[in-house]
Amino acid sequence: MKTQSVVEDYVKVIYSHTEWQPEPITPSVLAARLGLAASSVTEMVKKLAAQGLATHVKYGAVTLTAQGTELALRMLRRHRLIETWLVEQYAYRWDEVHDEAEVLEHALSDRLLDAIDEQLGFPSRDPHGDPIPARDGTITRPVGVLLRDASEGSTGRVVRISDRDPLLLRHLEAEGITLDTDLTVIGRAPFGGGFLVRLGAHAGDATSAATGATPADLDLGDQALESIWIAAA
Amino acid sequence: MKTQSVVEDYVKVIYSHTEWQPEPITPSVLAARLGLAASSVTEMVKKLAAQGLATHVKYGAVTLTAQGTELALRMLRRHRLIETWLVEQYAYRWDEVHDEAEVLEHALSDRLLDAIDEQLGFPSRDPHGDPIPARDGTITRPVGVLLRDASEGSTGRVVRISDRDPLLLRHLEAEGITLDTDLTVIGRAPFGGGFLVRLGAHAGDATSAATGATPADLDLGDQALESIWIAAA
DNA sequence: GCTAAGATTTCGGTGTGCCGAAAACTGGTC
DNA sequence: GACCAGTTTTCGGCACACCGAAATCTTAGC
Ligand SMILES: [Mn+2]
Ligand SMILES: [Mn+2]
Ligand SMILES: [Mn+2]
Ligand SMILES: [Mn+2]
Repeated sequence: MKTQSVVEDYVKVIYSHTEWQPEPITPSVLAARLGLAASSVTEMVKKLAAQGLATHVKYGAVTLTAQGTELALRMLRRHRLIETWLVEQYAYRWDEVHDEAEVLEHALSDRLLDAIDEQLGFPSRDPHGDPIPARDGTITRPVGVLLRDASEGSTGRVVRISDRDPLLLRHLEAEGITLDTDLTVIGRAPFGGGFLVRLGAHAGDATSAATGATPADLDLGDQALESIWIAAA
Repeated sequence: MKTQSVVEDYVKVIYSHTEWQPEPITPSVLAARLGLAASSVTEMVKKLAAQGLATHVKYGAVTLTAQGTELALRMLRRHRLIETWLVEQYAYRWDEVHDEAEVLEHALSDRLLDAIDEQLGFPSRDPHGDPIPARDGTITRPVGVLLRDASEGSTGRVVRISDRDPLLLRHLEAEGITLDTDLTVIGRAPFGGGFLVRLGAHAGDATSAATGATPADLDLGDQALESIWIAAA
């Protein structure tokens, strides 16, 4: 029986939930991510379990089986390759690729996908820094910490930005933050002030927000802090 | 209400039936082309009519309204642009593109389609010689006659080959017949013999099958005669 | 332990597109 | 004008994926 695109989406969301954080997904979160009613999700999860793609603790979390993980990685590979391809070949901006990829990932044949992979030179990450699983299902997560958790004064390079919100992506690009941007964490301004970062690597001359902040420093909002991952430059 | 891909397929088949031949399609033929039961088609045609895409003479033919024709041309543009793109960009052979296009035509966004159109230099025909409707719905049918109806001794250039049967396409390519191939109609060999053509333009030295056939002449089967269109070279 | 808020599941129901069988219709033949 | 073969339509039913409302379960707070 052919895997329908609905199943592909469920499995992809279930997998993605644990990609940057360890807690398995619950039915209500799954429903929210898919834009469906909780009752619909319960039913579908039952079918996933019946197909051997997921296991489900009743009244609890949903996890993927090895088979489900395999399918999820295939879909992630498709999604991310397509996003990369749209940017490289068709001048899409990084905030414009997600929706198109969301549709195309279910439609391209393996053959076409392989041809695209080759055309792109077998890329290892997508426009948002997410790793592209290899054809054999291998995936290498970039090391990095969430900007929110970065220590004050540290310097790092942006290795991943969540592509969930296109508006945030456009904003960050306008501010000069994209993949591989070096930045220095100034820290949180006192008395409930914003979280400041400085573009470029300034290891050594970085100072705390209390003393060394300059007007040129960027004040990032909470959403950005939860969306940007950095690694030692 | 978004047009579903099922509707798009119905409308495309209805239109295509009158593209090279004037009789409107009947429910049974429509069912055969779509691989569905006649009863399913009756129901769906009713819905097409309700949506203003088709008109249906009860117990009779199905025809498209202006609106239905517009949708059909949009879909044909998609299908044929995609076929062309697969051949030009991804080294598909002309007998391999149809199935992939059949899926992708429902999935690509208008934006991506336009980008592809531009990348290809706004092609006017697909790998099988079918005209690609312009964005405004304009379509220019190539002039040409079915090879079956070509007069003996005439010379012509292949302007269109039906892409319905991949095996025929491969066969013809192996025999040296593709788009723009010049050929001379020798004619039907006597006593129920095959239909002979000679590669290249040999206006003047063409002779009837009875007298001038040579071993090198190609003997085309009935299916080919019904699938190849030629025009004066 | 009890309770209640919140999450999850169950249940009845919907829309879409499909099917086979049976009924209704058509067009040609005599 | 009656008949018949083939076509088309009607009809009851199914699979899929979804929904809201009601019932059930979990768990955190007391
Ligand atoms: Mn994405
Ligand atoms: Mn991405
Ligand atoms: Mn085709
Ligand atoms: Mn074609």
